[in-house]
Amino acid sequence: MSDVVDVIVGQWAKERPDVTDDLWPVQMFARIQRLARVVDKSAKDTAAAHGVEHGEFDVLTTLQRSGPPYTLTAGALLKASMVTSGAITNRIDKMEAKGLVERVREGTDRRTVKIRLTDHGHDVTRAVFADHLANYARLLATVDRDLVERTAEDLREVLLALGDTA
Amino acid sequence: MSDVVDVIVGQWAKERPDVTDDLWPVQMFARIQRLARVVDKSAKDTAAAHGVEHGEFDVLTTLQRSGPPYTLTAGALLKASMVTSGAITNRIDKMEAKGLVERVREGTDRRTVKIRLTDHGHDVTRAVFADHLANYARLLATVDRDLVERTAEDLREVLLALGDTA
DNA sequence: TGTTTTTATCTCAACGTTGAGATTATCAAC
DNA sequence: GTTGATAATCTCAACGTTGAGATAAAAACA
Repeated sequence: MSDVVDVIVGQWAKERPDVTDDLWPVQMFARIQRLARVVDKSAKDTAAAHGVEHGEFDVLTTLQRSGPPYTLTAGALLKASMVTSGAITNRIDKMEAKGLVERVREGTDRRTVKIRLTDHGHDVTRAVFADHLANYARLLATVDRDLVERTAEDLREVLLALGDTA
Repeated sequence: MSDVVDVIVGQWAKERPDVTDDLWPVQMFARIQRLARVVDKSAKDTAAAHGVEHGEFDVLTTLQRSGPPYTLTAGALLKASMVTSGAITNRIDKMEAKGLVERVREGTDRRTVKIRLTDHGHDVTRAVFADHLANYARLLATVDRDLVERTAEDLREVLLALGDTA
């Protein structure tokens, strides 16, 4: 059976037969892009239902899963989120105004700013994350679990081959 | 070997052992999200080198692969790009100013606006697409091709199971 | 024919991100 | 110690997208 990407590749093969041999990366990347769109939009809606932006949810979960004392520097959050410094500053500003996190300036290096999850931030994170996982499960309700796990393992190999290690 | 997502899942398992059983979708979705970020950023740079925005490149390729007469309605482009109507209007405005496409109002239905690739648009599309494919190949230079094709097929099954058909 | 509903596109303010530059602090070398 | 380089964060204008509403045409129905 054919999906949307098969159709796209078929169109290219017809219109640009000269590039047919170079389309194999498209088969993977286009599907990744498509799935990312669908999942991101869904995740955005889940977070929005709790009054939290997509990027803010990213910061919340990064802080919570980091464990006690639920504190990370702005720089660490920036790398984890794969966004620019301006985006992190903006996110922290708004999250601080909402009482989700607080900026802590302490320690020897006074350039660094530590971001700490507040008690309220913890509560919100737990609530949103629960909905988030339920949403993921709902999205995959019609998908064979073995397929999902197999795909996840293939994707890990791809990421490793690309040098995406911790 | 562990990738970044393995680390993330490990953190969750430690900090929130109660949700461990619900993390299997994260293994796939988080990797899709991560790969999408990397690939999108790279594709953006490729397009930018030709003075074209990421979204504009999307419109250009959609028009070219549609074949003669290289004309699609705004609505068709909107669906293909998975963005809102405002985004398409904005893209077409700028692309028309650059001479890449032209709006054609003809036919029986005067609500519809047809977007046609100009000769200049064709030239630019060919150039950017060539670089785009070369960039894809470069990205995957260190990745086993069988793995890529296997992953692409798994992803197709996932998309089909999610109902993503043409 | 006249009215209502639906469809296609455009408008525009609000929003988050980018990316270059500014600021301030630390580290390294002399 | 002073200088220069590096590092961490913040500032801010520009940019593309969103999403609700407006506009206008076509289709459906009375």
